Amino acid sequence: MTGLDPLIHAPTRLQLVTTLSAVSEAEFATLRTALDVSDSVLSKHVSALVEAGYLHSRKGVHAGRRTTWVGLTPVGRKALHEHVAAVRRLIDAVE
Amino acid sequence: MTGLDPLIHAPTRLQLVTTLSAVSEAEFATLRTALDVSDSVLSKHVSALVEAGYLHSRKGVHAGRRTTWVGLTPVGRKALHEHVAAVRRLIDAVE
DNA sequence: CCTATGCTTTCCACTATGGAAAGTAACGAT
DNA sequence: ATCGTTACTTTCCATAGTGGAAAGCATAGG
Repeated sequence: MTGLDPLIHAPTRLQLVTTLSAVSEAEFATLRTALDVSDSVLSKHVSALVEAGYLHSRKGVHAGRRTTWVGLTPVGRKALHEHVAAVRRLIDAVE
Repeated sequence: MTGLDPLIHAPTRLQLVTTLSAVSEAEFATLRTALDVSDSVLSKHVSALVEAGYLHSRKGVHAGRRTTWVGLTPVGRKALHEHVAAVRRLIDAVE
């Protein structure tokens, strides 16, 4: 009814997807540091959003280290935009 | 770290306080309808926010009916503004 | 192969959120 | 005065979400 997306609304999720919205991809470790969460927590959020079709993840090697890159899918971007629009509808009324 | 206020961030809470931000007070029954929640749920959210000092509630009679009016306190308004600022910091980065 | 690393999964605990239903209190009627 | 109704409030319960620790797994590099 509010148009808020429950997959995105929780604080850590919102931070995750808004962080990703600025870039095409980010490294798992970078995100973990940026969000200040444990490996397991980030992994679970990423999995959930990958399963929802909002994120894609890609594994590869970078500078001799195994790395996972994560990024928004077009579906994820659309969902984020819609969520942001819904949030604005609520908070723009403030003041 | 994000500055989001956990007392305000949940969807129903956000709807409640943003609704109240536009007015000085609103009736309990009006809010219940606007938020589309049960009596018990609204009552519990209001209690929690009153206890936090974010809302005040006042009981009286209006048109022959007992009515509870609810409104933001100055503390609640401040918290809302800070929360909204934090939300904007996150979502304004989108696009 | 073996080890170390970079996630992933399992386990657990705790909190939040919601509705139904029982409880309470006070207005208005009689 | 008391009684019924109404307007919340509280209790009870079920479910889901969120988080970390620790064990698990897979692979690049040695």
